[in-house]
Amino acid sequence: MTRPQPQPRTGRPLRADALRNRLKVLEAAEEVFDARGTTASTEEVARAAGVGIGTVFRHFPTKEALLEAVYVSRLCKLAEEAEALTSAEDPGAAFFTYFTRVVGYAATKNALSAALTEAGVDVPESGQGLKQALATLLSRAQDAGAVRGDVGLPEVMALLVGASQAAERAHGEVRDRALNVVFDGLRAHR
Amino acid sequence: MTRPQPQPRTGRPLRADALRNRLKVLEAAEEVFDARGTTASTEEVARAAGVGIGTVFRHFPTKEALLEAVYVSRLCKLAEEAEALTSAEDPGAAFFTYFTRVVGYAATKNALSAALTEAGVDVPESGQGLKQALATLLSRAQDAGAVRGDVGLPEVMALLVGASQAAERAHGEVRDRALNVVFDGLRAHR
DNA sequence: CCAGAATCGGAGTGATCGCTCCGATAAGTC
DNA sequence: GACTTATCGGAGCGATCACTCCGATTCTGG
Repeated sequence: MTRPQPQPRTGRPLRADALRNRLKVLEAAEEVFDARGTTASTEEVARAAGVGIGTVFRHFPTKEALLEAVYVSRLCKLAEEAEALTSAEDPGAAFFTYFTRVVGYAATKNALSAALTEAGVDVPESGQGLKQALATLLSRAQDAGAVRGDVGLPEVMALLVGASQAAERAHGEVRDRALNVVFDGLRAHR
Repeated sequence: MTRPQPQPRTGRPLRADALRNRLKVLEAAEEVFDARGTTASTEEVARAAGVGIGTVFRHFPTKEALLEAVYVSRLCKLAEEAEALTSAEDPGAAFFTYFTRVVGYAATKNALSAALTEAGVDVPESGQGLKQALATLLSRAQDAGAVRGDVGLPEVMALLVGASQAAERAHGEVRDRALNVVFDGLRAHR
């Protein structure tokens, strides 16, 4: 669905260099916010992108807008990945694979869990895409008997957010074992 | 153990007004950081405490020191609560009650989950107190067969941190159902 | 190739933050 | 009550941040 829009919704198409710089800024913003956290300065993003500060602020009139653009991009990628798994032959494995993958991303990318937590509240457009794809993944896994039927999408989102945030601090085996506890809780039993 | 030290470790005892102000600052800091997050300014804390900024900085030479003091105070209270439950007649219920209670606190108090995440890494003195009490709670619940034996303290800490952070966004029924999923995963089965 | 317009770059602005410094003030001692 | 001394209060400092403004630069249609 809603691709990570390369150009804004304006009427006129962007000039060639403008579009090039816009993409450079977005890419640099992802890297910087992942590495240094969302408190990194806009100037740092501009330096990483190899452009002036003015350029950053013309494309994204506010730091919040820049952050939201990064979030939207991330959520779109996650939504695509979820959609790609909806046609897997084993729905249960698809669900747990996706969960594990998202948590793995969050462990190294700082801005991802922030994006996820916002997805439940804000960013309606592309947050919905993720939600819908995840809902499909969940209900297929439930129909296959791999996930208990009495959990809903909101709970799964909450668990995903919590696991992603915890993964920023818990590494290696600890993270895997904690995730397995959650998975055992999600599996159908009794 | 290690009580939330009302005075610092200096040789001289504090003057009466100094100790009074120190407590006012600590109390105000807890409230402000819970309500506005840890990015709230030191001046806001001073205003809430009804003292000047200089007073805040004499007692806590750095904002980080002030935050750490709040964390230590919180962790001590949590450790006490855990210790109080170690002698309960039903070790399983004690463990899950404690888990639920901590997550409930975190849902309303912003600084708590931050304190928890730091407890695993930093703040060695009072973080150990919590860890030890939680370890007792866990092993007693495991001996009673209420919690599976193949989870360790680090995993439980990670789950506690993740659930607490998620609880800041997930409210009411969603939080309860997500927590129950984790609990089912923690219970012994098979 | 050229003119006009869109875009760029970064010095500068105002606000805020953590923190310092020192005259005013209040506590403790006799 | 007076003297000493620890403590208080808040104006001020330097650094940083998000954001603006405008001359220089680059693109694009003709």
